[in-house]
Amino acid sequence: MIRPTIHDVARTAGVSLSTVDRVLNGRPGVRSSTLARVAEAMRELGYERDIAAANLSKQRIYRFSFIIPEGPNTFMRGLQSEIEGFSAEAARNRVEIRVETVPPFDGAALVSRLEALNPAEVDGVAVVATDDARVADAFARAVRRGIQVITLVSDLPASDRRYFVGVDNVVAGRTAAGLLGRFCRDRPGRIAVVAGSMVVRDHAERRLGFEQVMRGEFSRLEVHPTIEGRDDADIVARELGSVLERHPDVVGIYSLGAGNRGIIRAVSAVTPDIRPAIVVHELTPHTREALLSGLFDAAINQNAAREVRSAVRILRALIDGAAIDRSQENIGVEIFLRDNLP
Amino acid sequence: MIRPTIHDVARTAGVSLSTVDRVLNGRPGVRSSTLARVAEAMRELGYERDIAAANLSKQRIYRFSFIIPEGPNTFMRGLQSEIEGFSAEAARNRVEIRVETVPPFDGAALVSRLEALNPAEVDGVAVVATDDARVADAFARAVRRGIQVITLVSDLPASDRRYFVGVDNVVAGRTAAGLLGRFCRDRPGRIAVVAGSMVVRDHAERRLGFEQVMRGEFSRLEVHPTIEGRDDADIVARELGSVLERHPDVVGIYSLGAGNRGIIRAVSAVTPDIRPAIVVHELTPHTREALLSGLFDAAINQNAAREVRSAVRILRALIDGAAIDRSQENIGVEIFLRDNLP
DNA sequence: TCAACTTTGAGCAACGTACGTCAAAAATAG
DNA sequence: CTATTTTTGACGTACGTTGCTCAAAGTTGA
Repeated sequence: MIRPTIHDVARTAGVSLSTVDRVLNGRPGVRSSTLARVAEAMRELGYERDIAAANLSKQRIYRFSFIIPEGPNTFMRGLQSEIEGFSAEAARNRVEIRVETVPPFDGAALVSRLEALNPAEVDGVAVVATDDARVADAFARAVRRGIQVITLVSDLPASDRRYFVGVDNVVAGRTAAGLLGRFCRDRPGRIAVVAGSMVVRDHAERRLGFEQVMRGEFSRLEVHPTIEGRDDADIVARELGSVLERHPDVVGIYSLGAGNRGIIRAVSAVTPDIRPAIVVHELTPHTREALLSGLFDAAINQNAAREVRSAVRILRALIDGAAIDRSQENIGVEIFLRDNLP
Repeated sequence: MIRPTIHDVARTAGVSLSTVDRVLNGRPGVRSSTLARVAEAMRELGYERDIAAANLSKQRIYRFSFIIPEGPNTFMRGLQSEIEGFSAEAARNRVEIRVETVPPFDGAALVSRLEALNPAEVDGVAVVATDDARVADAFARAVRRGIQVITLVSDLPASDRRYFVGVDNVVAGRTAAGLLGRFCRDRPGRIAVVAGSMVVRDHAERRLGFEQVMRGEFSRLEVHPTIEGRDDADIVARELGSVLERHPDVVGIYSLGAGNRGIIRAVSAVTPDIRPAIVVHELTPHTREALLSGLFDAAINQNAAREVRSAVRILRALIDGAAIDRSQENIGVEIFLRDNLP
């Protein structure tokens, strides 16, 4: 039951500690027959490196950097504060975390920030990716310099990033449709969709998933052409307001981007009894309040705190060459009603 | 930025390592003025014990036991396999996990199992509690013997248990009502509630929450008297079938216990078009399949894997006297549609 | 002031690993 | 069979902490 150590491995392999160490750390000067004997002993004993002891000995510090968009986006600011909050806890475990912000939707800015990463100062980086081929190139160069790169929240699948921590936005869109479709099952009518901008990959994916399910399962509901609110409350309020006015048969609203304050304003004008069902994204102070007041029906959320912890665990695992428990790291699409708010 | 060690503390306090160690581990033989100096130095430097190093040195192994009900309950068996799966990972971190099963709903059996816990063999225990004053007494005695006790899944608030890991079942019931109420908003009618047995605390709490919200928010829906299915698929199928036959106005079903296979059988008989909306508890292979086939609309779930990890983290923190990050440990009420199944 | 006592310091081994150096042993080439 | 190279072992130091011993200070009471 007690864990075997390198001493045990050395004894059963009939070699010295040094040799085991050479094998373990891939240092040269071991005959292949000896190597096989040591490997066999490890397998036999089920030896596993004690990472705590190894780190203590190596005085290893994991230095990670999070690169996220700057600007007023509530979700990103929440993410940032989660990262900053976690860094204190992380410091206790030899993990040093930096947060850097870059202009949003600006591939070039992200690229130059990535280029500036010095492998002597940073072991790994978690990036909220901008969908841009130059960014993928910069990932490749960072990886070549020996920096582990993972994407966070927003993925860039066609790149050398080693992992993606975040939700599947197609799934998120499908989930929103599953909810809204059921909320409006006996009230055929029109569904308004409010997005930020379709050039943002996340939003496009959410709409895709939403329309898949709406068309497939709830074809009695008609999806109105997407309103592009540019994540700006004023624009959202104006555009949505005008749609609501022109189409009294709007029975549901799906807000898949930011600018939820605009939704609140536009919908507050509607008589409560005939108010459409509303599903939005991200749990923020505003959406939380709207859920509590009954204005919104549900919020689709991704748990930023969990994403941050997961990103750090994964970066560590990548550096240690350890296995990743995908089921643990899976960030689910969360649904919140007023009743199960955390 | 780099963490201070006892060496640093000793130097700034102007004492030796031994003295710092004596202070740190509460050993006698330190003048109170010296103690104050050392404490001051620690505060000044922000010293925090390196738990990994301390454990390495102490050769400390955390020995935890999980006591859960035996029997066919799908959730409990899933919980057990999560615990067993996690114990391999835990072993790598000096945590040894045992699972013990006891007859369900049997306070006396649980008590005798608790009495058998030897503080020389077990540091902490996580118990799926049975609501029984004798169990609370047994908790108190275990605590007095120096064993940390927390409750898991099912709480016993009026006891000395140090923490509860699990969901708030009143919240779970409210959430189910929030969903079902919205699913049936435009289809006034009757809601059938299927429970296991009302003597189980969890079920009673869920029904309480469900009725709170139904009455408060969805008063146009009539909640039919609870069907007690004793978590038995046959009984559930028969009882629910008879209710559906006698009351064609059943527009929604809330299943708050086990026996979901009985629900499936009873509802499969109903014409798909007029099938009621169905919300159930716990994501199991059966409920998952029913969600995918469209028979069930939503499942309320508690994440067993997360509960197990949380329980272990909390037991460790209690033993180390470390702080508990309640926001991290909060196990939320999860909602799954077919669209966001993990 | 001296004995008795308390407090403090210095040192060591240990935990499991990492990573050096140096010398001895073994294998290989010529 | 030597000379050379490769492989191996022995050992030391380090990481931050624990927990022990022993001796040297310091403090107190009579």
